[in-house]
Amino acid sequence: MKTRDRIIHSALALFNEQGEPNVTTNHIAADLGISPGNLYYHFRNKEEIIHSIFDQYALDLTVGFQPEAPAESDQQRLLAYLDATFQLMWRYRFFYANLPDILRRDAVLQNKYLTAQQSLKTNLFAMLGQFRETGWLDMEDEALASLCSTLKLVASSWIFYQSAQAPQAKITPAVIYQGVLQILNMVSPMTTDKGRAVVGEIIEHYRQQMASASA
Amino acid sequence: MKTRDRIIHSALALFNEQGEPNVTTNHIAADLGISPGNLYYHFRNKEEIIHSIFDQYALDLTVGFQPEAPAESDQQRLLAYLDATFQLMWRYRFFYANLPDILRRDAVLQNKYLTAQQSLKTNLFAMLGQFRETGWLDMEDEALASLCSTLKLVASSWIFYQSAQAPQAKITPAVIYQGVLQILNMVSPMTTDKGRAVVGEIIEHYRQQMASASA
Amino acid sequence: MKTRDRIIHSALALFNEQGEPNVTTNHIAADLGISPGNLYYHFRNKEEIIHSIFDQYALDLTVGFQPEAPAESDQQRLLAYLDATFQLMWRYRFFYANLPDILRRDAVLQNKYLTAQQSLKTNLFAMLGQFRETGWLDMEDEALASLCSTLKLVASSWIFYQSAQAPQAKITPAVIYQGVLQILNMVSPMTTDKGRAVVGEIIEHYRQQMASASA
Amino acid sequence: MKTRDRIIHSALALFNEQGEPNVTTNHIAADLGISPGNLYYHFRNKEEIIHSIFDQYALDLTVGFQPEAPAESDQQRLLAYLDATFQLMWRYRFFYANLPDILRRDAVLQNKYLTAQQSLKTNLFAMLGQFRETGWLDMEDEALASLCSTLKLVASSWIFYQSAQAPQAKITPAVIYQGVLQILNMVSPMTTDKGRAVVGEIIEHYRQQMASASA
DNA sequence: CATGAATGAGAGTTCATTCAT
DNA sequence: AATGAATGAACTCTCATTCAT
Repeated sequence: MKTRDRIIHSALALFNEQGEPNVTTNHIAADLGISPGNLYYHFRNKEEIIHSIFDQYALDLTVGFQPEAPAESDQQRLLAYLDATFQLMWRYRFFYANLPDILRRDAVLQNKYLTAQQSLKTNLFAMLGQFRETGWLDMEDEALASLCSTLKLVASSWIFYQSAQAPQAKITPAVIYQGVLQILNMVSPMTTDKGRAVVGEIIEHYRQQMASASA
Repeated sequence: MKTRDRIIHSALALFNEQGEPNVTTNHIAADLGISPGNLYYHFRNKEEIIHSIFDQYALDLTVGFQPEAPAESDQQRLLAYLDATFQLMWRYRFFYANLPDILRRDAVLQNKYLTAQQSLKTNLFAMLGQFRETGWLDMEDEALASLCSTLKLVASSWIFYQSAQAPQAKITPAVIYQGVLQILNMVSPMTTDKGRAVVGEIIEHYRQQMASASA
Repeated sequence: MKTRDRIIHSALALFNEQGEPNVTTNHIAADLGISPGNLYYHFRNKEEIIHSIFDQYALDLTVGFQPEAPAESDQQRLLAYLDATFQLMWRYRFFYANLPDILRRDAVLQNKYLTAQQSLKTNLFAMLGQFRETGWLDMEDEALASLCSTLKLVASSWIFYQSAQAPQAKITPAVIYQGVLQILNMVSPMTTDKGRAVVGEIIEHYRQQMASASA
Repeated sequence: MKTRDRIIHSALALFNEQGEPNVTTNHIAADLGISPGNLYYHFRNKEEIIHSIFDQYALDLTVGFQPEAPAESDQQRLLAYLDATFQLMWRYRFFYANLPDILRRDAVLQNKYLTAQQSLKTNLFAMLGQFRETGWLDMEDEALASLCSTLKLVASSWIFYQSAQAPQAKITPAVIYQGVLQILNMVSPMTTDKGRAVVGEIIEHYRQQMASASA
């Protein structure tokens, strides 16, 4: 791995563990065993590291959410989607815990973020539309849009919300799974009978994941 | 107003405007035209100011949410509750935008926060139960509990979520009203016919509030 | 007791416990339950408190060391002298632990101190001279002067020296008695047979004092 | 000289001149013409500088007091020992003037200090034992131990004691030589005829040193 | 006599960033 | 590419002292 990538990697790990404001550029350099000067050879400043992390996040987002990705079944596709969503959040969790302050000081990042949010919204909407066509959901357009925005809100805020509930802001995989379940519980009341069966299975699947993660 | 209160007041305003990490004790003192020494005469340190702000918040929370508060009608009571919730958030919005980092470094505050969350959950649950009895909601116990926790999550995260969407993390009253509407949209699908009419009226009410706030 | 005296009293106690540089004027006021303004009504500044303490010390010095004080015997007189010396040190022990810095910043106090030292030397010399006449010591003038200055050095430095050896600079009465014994051990080799018996008895006396103080 | 060493050097000089509590880290940095940040690049905090100075002192102590150091004669060895002792004190005199307060706040340093004191005691005792064997001293074991502890006390306290006597706590080399003479005067009465001659010569030597230092 | 709020200089320390090598 | 010493502005906090009441 190139030094530049190692810096991104280490910074991400430290940000996730300790929160971005508590990690100095010297910490990152020390963690890698390189000099601060070297770090600044690869990045103009701390903000640029955050930008790079965000770019990676945005890339993961587009790569992981190809709606035309082939799948064995619609159920499989939903599972893959949920997994992707929350794994992304897990990997970049520091970001969600400090969003307002990070974006406030960086208008460019703010725009990047909004673009990412837009694409997230688009493919979430597409996914839900597909489920309606499959006959799992029975909702009118407006209600679907409303559900969509609520889901996005909950997903985007889950880490933040849970950080505040957990002592020392320690987020574990189990917390992530709990977020998926929360989402599914919100969708469940809108489902048709056929859909309810599918969602029920998926809920059961994540309950087990969560149990094994907690153990 | 006493200096101690002026400090709390000024700190809250600055925190809300610029984010807590970006406001130094010297900024607060300068804002009030007092010496840094004087600020430290009234507060041992910056953390104690945050504590005092939080205590005020917790007080507002208990004062503003008396379930036995007399009201003309259940509808009036719901309106009052929603107003109180989101006005509280508006007043202490900095807090929601920086929760994870603020709580991480202060275990005592973390506990205070969790206590406040608990009481919030309790009275939210009581409120929803009342509506079910009135015949506005038609839900089973489990579904009600799930709705309750979702609503709490959305309410608690609204400011955080919107801070990230808004340039410079500028939160306006219109954003707050939008949050109320979001909540109502989530409750609406669960209502009875009778309930739907009531919620519809309230939604209309907040649409107008929002329109006049934006103008 | 008048406020002024209470201040002196409290300041002395705190200085002894925590070291003069670690005791602020606010600590003293708080200890007495008076306002800092009141403290400054009675004393122009912190230095003046130290001066007053020193004046009290100087007074105790002259009062407690009257060579013409009547005594049952020479032995009694020696005992009284040793007791007085080390009790004085115990009472004003903070002073000995911080002398260089206290005197450096205050030329007036420096002069007062030198005067006190001079009188201490004078009456110590008188005491030793008396013992020589009594036939307890057998020394020539020069040796007597040398012994005298050594004794003064040891007595003056005892607290300082022991502070450095003891964890947290905690000085106890036992440490004081140990100092008396140190002094007596230095005098002992110079004594005549008659003198040795007397000194031996006194040593035994202080050994018991020390044992009971330690218990 | 490396910056780190220059900092130690400058700090030591300033501490000696003005007393450790009166010298700030900014003073040291300014004295060297470096930034405060640079100082903190080399030392985590002020205490660490003091530790480093002490470590150097402890090193000088072990290096300068090799008992097996070859010497032309016992007399030469004694001279070398006395010189080393008091030169060490001169070089680190700030330390002796502020011991109680410096050690009180730093338990680690306290332990280091006690260790150093122990080794000092050991080699002083060895030196005196040697002189007894050479036939310069005629003392029993207990008396020798007592003399030893008195000498250590006097040596350790000399700077402190003299700081209080001298205006502005200004210690000069002449004061140091006077300390050596004080020590010798204390040993002198215990010597045999042979020893007395030797000590007499050494006393004469230091009287001349002192005279030339004063001039 | 007494209060207690207020002052302000300055303490120790941090950290993103630079730059000569 | 990389080092690591160096910068300097800014931060939190302290404390002897003042002053209106």
